[in-house]
Amino acid sequence: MNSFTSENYLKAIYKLVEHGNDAVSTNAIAQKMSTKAASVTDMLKKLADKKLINYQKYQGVSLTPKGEKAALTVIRKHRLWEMFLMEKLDFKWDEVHDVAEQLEHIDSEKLISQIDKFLNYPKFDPHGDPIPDMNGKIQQQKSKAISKYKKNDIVKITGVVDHSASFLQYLDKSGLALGNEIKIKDVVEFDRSLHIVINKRSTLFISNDVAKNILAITK
Amino acid sequence: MNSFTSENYLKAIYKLVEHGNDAVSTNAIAQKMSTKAASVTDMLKKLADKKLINYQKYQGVSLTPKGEKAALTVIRKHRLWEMFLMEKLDFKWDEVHDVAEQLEHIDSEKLISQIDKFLNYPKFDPHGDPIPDMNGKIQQQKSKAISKYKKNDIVKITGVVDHSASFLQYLDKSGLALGNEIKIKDVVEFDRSLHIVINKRSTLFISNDVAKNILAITK
DNA sequence: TAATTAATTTAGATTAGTCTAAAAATATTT
DNA sequence: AAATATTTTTAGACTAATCTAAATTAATTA
Repeated sequence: MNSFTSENYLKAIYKLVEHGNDAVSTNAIAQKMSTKAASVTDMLKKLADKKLINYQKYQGVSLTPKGEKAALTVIRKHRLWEMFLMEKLDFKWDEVHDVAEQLEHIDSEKLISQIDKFLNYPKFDPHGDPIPDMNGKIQQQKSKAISKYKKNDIVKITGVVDHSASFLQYLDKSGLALGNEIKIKDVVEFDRSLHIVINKRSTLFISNDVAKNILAITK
Repeated sequence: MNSFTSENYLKAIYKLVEHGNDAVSTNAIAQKMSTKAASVTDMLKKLADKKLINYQKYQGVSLTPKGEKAALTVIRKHRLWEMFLMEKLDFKWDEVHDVAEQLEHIDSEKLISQIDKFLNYPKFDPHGDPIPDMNGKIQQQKSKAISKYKKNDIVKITGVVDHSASFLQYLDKSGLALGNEIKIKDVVEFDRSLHIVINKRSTLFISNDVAKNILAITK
């Protein structure tokens, strides 16, 4: 079994690789983990010893198949727990992350498969992120940031990029939620801000910064 | 916040105090924790520094009010999680303990109060043990081991003393469960073994060893 | 390409929790 | 009450994870 700490490193590396980067730098990991580069180097050696990552001094790291499987298992657990907290225990979407960070390390195959069943095998979590299945398979959405759509496009919100509580609270307050239908009523040339219509009812102005953090697909 | 390890020590001390002993010995704790006396001494010093236990060298330990509160919080979480696993996720009563040992350390007040609500505020867990409320208050049952009842007594099973998987599996296989009505049909003088009737239907012979581990109240 | 800057690794310490072996205190026996 | 046995504590060491400061390697710039 991997320690909580190892699991967190693997998850961080997975997410850094996922978002572009081919080989991940020590500094990038240190930043994501809120720790120091020296600590990361120490841990990388241990993970390499366990064949969880490919690591050569100064050359950055990537996950081995074994490491990726481990990372995906943690991510699966995290996202299922988030779903459980929202669906069954009335947590709000900005409240689930911290608790799921703890629950994701609970070691019980039966527990997670039963939670999965209890939730009726969801494919996406409350933030629109895909939930890997038992084998680590992910069902990808072909959504993109609403900042990339153009005037008069009608789209459905499928997820967010920024998962911070403050961003999620802002969306709540603005009446934006997963599954909402959005029409791009106008795009301001100058700053790329948007005027949108939510569910054919209310209208809202959002900055380009916000638009870049909301994911959607064409209906 | 107390560490997982500290929480486990506090829980162990609570249980040893609960079952008789006034001041708990280092060795007793070591045995319960499956560790060495030297390790226990080290930890006792730390717990005493944090005012969680009363500790004087060579004199044994007891919990301070603060330590007892902490222990009861862990026990509350453990028992609520056991209940959740059985009621909602179809775990059997011999499967819940190990997972609950992990879940009891998750740190989130909202999580545990929501689980409590979700289960409709149960007062006893799947083994018949009382679940402390938010303030650490426990609703005691006045039950005793069925080995202490006499011929023709009719009682209801309310709990077990031994919580091991093997004992619980034996009870399952014998058709004994919490809430069952039991009639003491006969007591064998020689070895104090019992002949009982379960729910007015089947009969069963049980040894005194087993009888001492089944708790019940008169109907 | 040499010099400078930035990133990474090493060296050496620290903390929490654990251990073994030895010393000290307490309990039990005779 | 002295001798013996048991329990508990101390001393010193180990591991995992972390840190700071110094050294090394790689990348950038002049």
